[in-house]
Amino acid sequence: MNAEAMPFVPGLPISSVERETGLSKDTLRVWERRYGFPTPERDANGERLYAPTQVQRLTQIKRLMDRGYRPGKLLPLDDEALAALDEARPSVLVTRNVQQLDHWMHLVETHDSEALQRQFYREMAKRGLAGFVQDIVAPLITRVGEAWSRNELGIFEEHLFSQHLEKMFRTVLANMSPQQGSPRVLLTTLSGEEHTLGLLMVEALMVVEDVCPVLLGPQTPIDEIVRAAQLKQVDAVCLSFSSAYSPTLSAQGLRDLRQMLPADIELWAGGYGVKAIRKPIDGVCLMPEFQDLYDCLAKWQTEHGREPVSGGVTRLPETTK
Amino acid sequence: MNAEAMPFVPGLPISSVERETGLSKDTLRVWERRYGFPTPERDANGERLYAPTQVQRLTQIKRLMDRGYRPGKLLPLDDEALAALDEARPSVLVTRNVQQLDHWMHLVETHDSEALQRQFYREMAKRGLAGFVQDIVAPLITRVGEAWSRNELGIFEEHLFSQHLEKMFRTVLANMSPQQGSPRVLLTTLSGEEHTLGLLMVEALMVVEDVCPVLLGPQTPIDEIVRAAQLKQVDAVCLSFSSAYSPTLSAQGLRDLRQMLPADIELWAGGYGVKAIRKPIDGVCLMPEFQDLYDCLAKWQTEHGREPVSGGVTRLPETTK
DNA sequence: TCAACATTTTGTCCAAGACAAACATGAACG
DNA sequence: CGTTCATGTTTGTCTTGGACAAAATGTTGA
Repeated sequence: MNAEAMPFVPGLPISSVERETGLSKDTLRVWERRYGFPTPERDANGERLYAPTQVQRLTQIKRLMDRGYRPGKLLPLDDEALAALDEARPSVLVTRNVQQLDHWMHLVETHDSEALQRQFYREMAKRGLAGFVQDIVAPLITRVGEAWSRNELGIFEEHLFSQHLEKMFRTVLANMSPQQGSPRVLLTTLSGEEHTLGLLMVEALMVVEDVCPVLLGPQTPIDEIVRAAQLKQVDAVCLSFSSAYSPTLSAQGLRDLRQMLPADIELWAGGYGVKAIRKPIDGVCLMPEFQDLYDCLAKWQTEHGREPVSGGVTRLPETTK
Repeated sequence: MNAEAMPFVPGLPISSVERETGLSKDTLRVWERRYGFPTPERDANGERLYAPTQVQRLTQIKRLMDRGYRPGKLLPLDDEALAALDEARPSVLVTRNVQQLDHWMHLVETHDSEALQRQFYREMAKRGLAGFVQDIVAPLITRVGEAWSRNELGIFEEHLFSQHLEKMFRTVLANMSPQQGSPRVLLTTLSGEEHTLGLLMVEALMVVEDVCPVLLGPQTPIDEIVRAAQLKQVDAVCLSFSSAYSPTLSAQGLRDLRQMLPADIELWAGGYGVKAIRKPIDGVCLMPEFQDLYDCLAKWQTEHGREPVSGGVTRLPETTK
């Protein structure tokens, strides 16, 4: 079989590679210049065409970078060395109920949709919503993210898992009326951060605390966040950041927003992504941990002299050893 | 009050403007060169800083471009001329039940969440799921999008509206078991297309047709779409494109995917966004209208010799004049 | 009225250089 | 021994100006 008879795979243009890998065109070009990788072909017009195998390697490198490795170390490596890094277990994760989570992970790996859905509801009934979210859902999301970064799980499994969680949260939330309570809190993310699960978790926790969440969905531009906050007369705006969101952009966005938001509306930032923000930002409350959310709520209630309805903000249940 | 005492608004860097307006850095720079707008200041390092008023104008221009105007006409205009264009009603929209839709639009404009949610369910019970989706939901989404492009509605209202729809669809779908039926169809969107509503509409329509949809959620890279299609053994992959997604990127992405997907798995593309694709793409079924989805399903079923369970694929109910 | 061709418009791509913020490294100090 | 501070390196993003192809528009002819 000669070359012309082969399935025609000329390679992907740089815009497709940007879409697939999440690496900006600028980065792709500067890597080529500095490290000599990737090495795309050129089409008749002199524009880059990336071979599929190189695109695959680029996504692998991106994964490892999200895990903390730096480009300078990764790009000179060959295939075997990269694969070896995938194996390495960095996990500083202090998981509690490890074996139970292992069981859940197995369900995710095998795409056992039905069992997953069924056991979600059972576990929620058992632990209560807050405990379920803190002890099961949040650690599970972290583990799924880690398994993905270790290449044990594909995006496909991760998406399927997210869909089931979203379905569950929305079903549960549909049956609760979140129309009164205080404080009123606007829930959304900045443009570019598309993860919705964090928002749903926070909404669930707030509803049982008699807080009134206003769910806007992800990706609201800052000037619209300001308008929404005023129109809906909220007491605070709560943004969620996943670990995928660049810390630089998070900090920049929070500063941009704080600049435009009226001073009497508080600004809270939660999620795994805020752990990466080192310096505190004036007028912004960073909540890297779940407990910080409860602390924020308690602080607001004492400052505004409202007697919490149900005898004070719930402390999270002590985690079982 | 002197200048120093003013709230310090130096302007936004080009990356923030890209995030807020959706215009690429390249486009922003080339507009400046060609049309003399925008005219950003420079910081100490010679980097662009865009004044908030210019950013506002840029988003307005982007809106009008989505409506069909071209940059060459828009950029030389001044504020009044732009505002005048907002007023103009281009609507080629052949709406049927106009006054009913007007009523719904009013609910969206006034953020009347409760009424919206209640009347959704009432109308669905009245018309049935398929009719409800075709006659109410789809036209409403179009009108909300148009109202937004005419600056009568903010992103905030649009997000709130989307959240209510999503809540409704997920509640309804949660109570139906989509685990068998044929064909099996994978539902997702390409990276960069984040609109989920199209997928949910299609899922709803498919469930009542005894098709088995596999909802993957938005933004799946093409190689993962291929893997998912094989693992879940689907008969077809159905992608959704909103009108916001660039037609160039849609076509490019469909070609990329068709190249990698096994030939025996069909590739369908639906949504408002595919109307903008002029040239047909080899091996891809374009479905700009709802009816096309039914035609695709019917075609599949006759080709595969399966007797449709419920006496053939439903024709959409005739629309009441 | 519609099809084919010519022309303008417009977004994206390229090159190579520059710089600041993030990160790592090592020294000095409590 | 751990912490703070000052260096040095890495790395992503920004810059300019030129180029080109695909899309949209205008023009001609059947």
